[in-house]
Amino acid sequence: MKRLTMKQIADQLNISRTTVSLVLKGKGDQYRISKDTQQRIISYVEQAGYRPNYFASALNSRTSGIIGAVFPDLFESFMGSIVRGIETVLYEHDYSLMISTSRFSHQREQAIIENILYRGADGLLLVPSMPYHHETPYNSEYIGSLVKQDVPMVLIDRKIKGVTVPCVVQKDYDRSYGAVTSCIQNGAGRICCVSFYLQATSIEERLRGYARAVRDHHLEPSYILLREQNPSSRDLQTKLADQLRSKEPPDAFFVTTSGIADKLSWLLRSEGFTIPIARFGSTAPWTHQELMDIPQPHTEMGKKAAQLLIERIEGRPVEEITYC
Amino acid sequence: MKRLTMKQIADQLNISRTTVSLVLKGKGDQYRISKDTQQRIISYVEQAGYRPNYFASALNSRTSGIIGAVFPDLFESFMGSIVRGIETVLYEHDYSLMISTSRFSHQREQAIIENILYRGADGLLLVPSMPYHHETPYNSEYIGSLVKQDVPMVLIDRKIKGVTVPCVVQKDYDRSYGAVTSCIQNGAGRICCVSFYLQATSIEERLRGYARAVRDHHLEPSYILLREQNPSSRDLQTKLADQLRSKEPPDAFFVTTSGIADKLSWLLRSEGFTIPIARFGSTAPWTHQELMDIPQPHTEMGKKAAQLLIERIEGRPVEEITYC
DNA sequence: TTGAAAGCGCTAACAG
DNA sequence: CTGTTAGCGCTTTCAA
Repeated sequence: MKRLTMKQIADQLNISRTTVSLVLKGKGDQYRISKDTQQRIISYVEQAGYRPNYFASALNSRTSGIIGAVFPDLFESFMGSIVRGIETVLYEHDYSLMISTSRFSHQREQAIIENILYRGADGLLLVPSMPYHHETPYNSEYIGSLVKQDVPMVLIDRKIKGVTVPCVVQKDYDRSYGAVTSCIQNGAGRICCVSFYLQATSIEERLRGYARAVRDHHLEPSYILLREQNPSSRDLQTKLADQLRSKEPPDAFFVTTSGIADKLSWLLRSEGFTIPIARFGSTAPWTHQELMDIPQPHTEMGKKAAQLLIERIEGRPVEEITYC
Repeated sequence: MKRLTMKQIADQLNISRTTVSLVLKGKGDQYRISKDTQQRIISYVEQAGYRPNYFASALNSRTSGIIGAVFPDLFESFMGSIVRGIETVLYEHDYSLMISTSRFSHQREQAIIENILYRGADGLLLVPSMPYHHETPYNSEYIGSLVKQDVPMVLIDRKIKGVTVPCVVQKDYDRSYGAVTSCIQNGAGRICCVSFYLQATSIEERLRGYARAVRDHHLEPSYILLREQNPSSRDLQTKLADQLRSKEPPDAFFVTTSGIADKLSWLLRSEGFTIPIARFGSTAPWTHQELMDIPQPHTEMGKKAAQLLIERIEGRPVEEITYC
């Protein structure tokens, strides 16, 4: 895959490299280069499929036009929605996106960020990979060092405690509070909260919203907290059975993530229960009517994060927390 | 985000840049540089968080260590599975991945590939964005020109007619034939095939497998062919109603993509029908038992494609078609 | 062991 | 209009 260089073009056309460079940079008219020469260059370049050497330009300009993005994984389709938003904005601003996944590993997350920065990314978008509550907490030291190095960065969906970084999150607390309250107003008196017990601020805020709404209405909170990534595990099943068998079984569920809600809905149905579920996520066409959805503006979040990052790269000040 | 250069390190440590370069390249021992000096360099670099300038290296070596990948979209989770496979292999070989989405636009696909190549990618992985049958066919000219320019490239999931490019696909024909045959052996006599009518070879092969299996058993084929991306559209619903109301309603369905199958399953259930469905895709935990799944080795495909691409980049010959 | 020097492909003055 | 020159940060001989 040998590539054509500017020198070769110049030699081929018997003109100077400067001329070629000028024309290709669109400064031909400015330097009063003959229309004819310009045209010769343009057409030669097109016909030969010349691509300027990006590394040489980047070496000169010290910017890459690349934004790195790190996700825990891309299997969950909401990550895809975030990517859509990010790409939409970056594309408009002539940035390219370099995506990697940390596969839920904190160590890999670091390695990947290092790689992205080594690759000269102008900025970084990060959905941090958070541990469960029974695991060691997220270590903010590395991210802190990046902040100190002045690496432009925006977090998505989750804050990292202990460091000051711009962050785009959902209105988790408010939406949870609202959803639970509306369950109560619809007559629910025993709302069970089902959630991954993950150290992500988004989850924590949802739990907080639930707890507060329940408390404000003088009800007892009850929880099913899961420690596993895979929602097909037995964990939910056994804990659910306990709840349903208890003296005061729930008459509504509040679920913090849509995957669990799908599984829960299926379990309830196959046990013959019809109990409404309020959950974060949106209904796939085939799910059941007892689901009440709390919409999640993932694409918006992606867009917003990309916008903020660009602002930050271009030196404008950026607020620390943006709610979507 | 000013970055430390090798020169600065050398000056700081009062030694030559060559020495620093040599040590950092791991050639310290080879050039018999004192352990002491080596250690000084290493620790300085670590403490200062030095990252070598990637563009300068790439400019020298004329390779980037970057592989580009283009997907129609990342919202479908099977794309995420492919990414997993790709990343697993690339990570082992110290390549980085640059992902973009074409958003189902042929034009954008080209623009994105150009950008990736401009960015110096060493190779390209592509899931081409295919049009529907009522649209203009995929234009293979651009891809053909890349092949002529000797750009290392591997296609995933779909072949492009008219160009010779290595391609990793599923055993679509065989699996379809097998699934339909097994429906017939289970007593089905009227199997309706439901599919996007997309100009993708994967889909076409599945349709071919269906047609052949039905024909081989002297049954009549029947189809519901959809022209839309979004499976929540009315199209399926009305066409399904026609089928169910016909004098010989289907007693089994064969569906080429899992999204449609989910929707179909839901429609059938809400109309009170219990008709088995064979489909490409895998069962989410909450779906119904009447689904018979044809497993799709997406992660395997991603791995295989990445392996082939690396072979190709390193100059080894690669077969045109690989089945997973 | 280390320094000097050339060069990767392109850009940006500057002097014709 | 066009050629010359001096880098961008790093790698790689070739000498010392």
